[in-house]
Amino acid sequence: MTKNCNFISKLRKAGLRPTKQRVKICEILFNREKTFHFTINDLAKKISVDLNEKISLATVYNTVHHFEKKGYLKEIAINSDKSYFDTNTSAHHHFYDEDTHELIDCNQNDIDTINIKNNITGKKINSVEVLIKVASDNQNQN
Amino acid sequence: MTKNCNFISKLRKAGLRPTKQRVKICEILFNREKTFHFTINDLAKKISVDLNEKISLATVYNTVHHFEKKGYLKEIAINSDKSYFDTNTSAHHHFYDEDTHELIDCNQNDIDTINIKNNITGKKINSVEVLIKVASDNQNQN
DNA sequence: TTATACATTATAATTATTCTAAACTATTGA
DNA sequence: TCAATAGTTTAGAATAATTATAATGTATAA
Repeated sequence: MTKNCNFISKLRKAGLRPTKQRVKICEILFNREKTFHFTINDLAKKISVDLNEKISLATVYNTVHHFEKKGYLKEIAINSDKSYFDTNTSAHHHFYDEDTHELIDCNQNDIDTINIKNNITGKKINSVEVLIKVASDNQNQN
Repeated sequence: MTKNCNFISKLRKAGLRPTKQRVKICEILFNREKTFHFTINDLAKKISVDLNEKISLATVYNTVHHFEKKGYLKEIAINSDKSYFDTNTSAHHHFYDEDTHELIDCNQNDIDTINIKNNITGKKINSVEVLIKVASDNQNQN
């Protein structure tokens, strides 16, 4: 269990004041072994369940966006319904389960490294992301 | 220039009544050589510029979604701000220019075929899409 | 410890999208 | 051909996710 002081220095390093709310959100997001995939709503719900105190939705949005800017979270594009975020900020790919609306990290060995042979001239590549949409083998004839 | 009667039969084949509005939208979407990447707003704007008559925004939404369901359009996930659609419905990948917010199709030879070595058990793969985010080589230190 | 810059909050505003219900139109079959 | 009907369009209302606002609160630096 990571101690709060670690989150405090993590926040300080990013130039973010270690407020009570930010530390709490850090605990929820980063105090875990496995990657956490979430929408803002998931996180807000988790906060109100796990914590006793309430954190304003605006703060949750602000904090998540701050963390994303600082590279502590990655946004994953799936569809335009909502924003998904990922605590795993390393370059990796995703499965998206269309039945359960769940995001799952690809393992290194699930997929070969993507090799871009031609890029747009004058541009540099910022990210390469693969999204593999899966669904149950039956029930998928809508 | 494809004649309207082709769009009428295209719509009929999909079980969609060839209404004036749908045929007009077909003309805008499919009467072109190059792939068209658009948001609903882009399309609505293009309709009001290219056509004299106005088509209700609700109809544009309905029609685009109908076309997507019938496989005439593909939705491309980029971010959660808005929905992007593509008239190129074949399996292919995209560059996304973060400066201009423009989507560009990958050519077959820009990228190797993606090989998924392990899938989630009990699920079938519905799609595999690569999104390559690019930006101008300078001006990209925000 | 006090001024200040930054954060949090509730709530309002905004934006993209979907819903609604009334008016309209393509199609079917008498 | 013509009504019945099933599907379509429409403007505007409703919804949902997100962002802005402005007042209050708090961490930090001097």
